[in-house]
Amino acid sequence: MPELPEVETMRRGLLPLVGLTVRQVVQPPCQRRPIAVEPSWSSLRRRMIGRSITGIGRVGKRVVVELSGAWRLVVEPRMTGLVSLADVPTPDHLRLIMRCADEHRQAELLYWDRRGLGIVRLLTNDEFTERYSHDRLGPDALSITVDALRDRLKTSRRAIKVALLDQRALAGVGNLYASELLHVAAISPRRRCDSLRVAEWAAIHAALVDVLEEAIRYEGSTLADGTYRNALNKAGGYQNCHRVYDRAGQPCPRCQRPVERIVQAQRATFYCPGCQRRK
DNA sequence: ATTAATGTTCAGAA
DNA sequence: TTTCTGAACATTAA
Repeated sequence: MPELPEVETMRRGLLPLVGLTVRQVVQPPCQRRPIAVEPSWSSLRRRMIGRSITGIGRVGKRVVVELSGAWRLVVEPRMTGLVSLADVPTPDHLRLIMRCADEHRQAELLYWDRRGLGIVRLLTNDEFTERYSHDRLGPDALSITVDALRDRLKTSRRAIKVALLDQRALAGVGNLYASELLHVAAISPRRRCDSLRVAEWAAIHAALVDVLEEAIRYEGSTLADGTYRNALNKAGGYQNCHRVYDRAGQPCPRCQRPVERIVQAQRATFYCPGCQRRK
């Protein structure tokens, strides 16, 4: 599930690791198929052990552990992955443990992933810059300007909801927050990007920032399957604020008309046909 | 038994 | 060139 607000919450939860040194990288005893680790488990151990953690970053929906010596460990949780310092939802599906310590304290980064679709990659700073350059991954959704957003999408013939999910246009928005922010902006998810006016782009941009920042304050959304947790294994709170996501048939909080579920690009979209008008 | 689920990435076709 | 579809990855709950 993790989209930008959930991954940003994970990032903040890992900040206590900064300053510690990597002591051990362990593949837990786990009957499942191991997750993808690039370039390899042995390479991770060889390159990381003994290095100190200099910072914790985020790029779109990925957590970045910055290491001394110009290395970065990128954790990409995809559908059901999460990182934690404290505990994980279930003992099985624990996929990686990184033990860290200094002379005063210790902590361990746990990577847990129910479906196991996530990827962990160790990259040099140069490889990182190349892989996440702006033509492969757009500007971060929290920092993109309204002009850059409009410039990147205004000639596209795609529906706005579909375009917002394109990580090469902007990084961080996923299926849940795309529906939510378009409801706040009062724009139909079916509108073609090339039909949107300047004022509408401004509304989308404002809603983008507002919704993501509000969701971060609530530490993200934990859906019915309970998979997502923050770094202390606590559920997020933003699911109680959802206006349309997974609320088909329930009244729109703005105009009381029932929320509708449609399918765009093979994924569910939720919107209010009453206050998100015009195709 | 079938279906859908928050994501990414590729191949192939329109 | 752009856009769309389907598939694959693996698990689980409805």
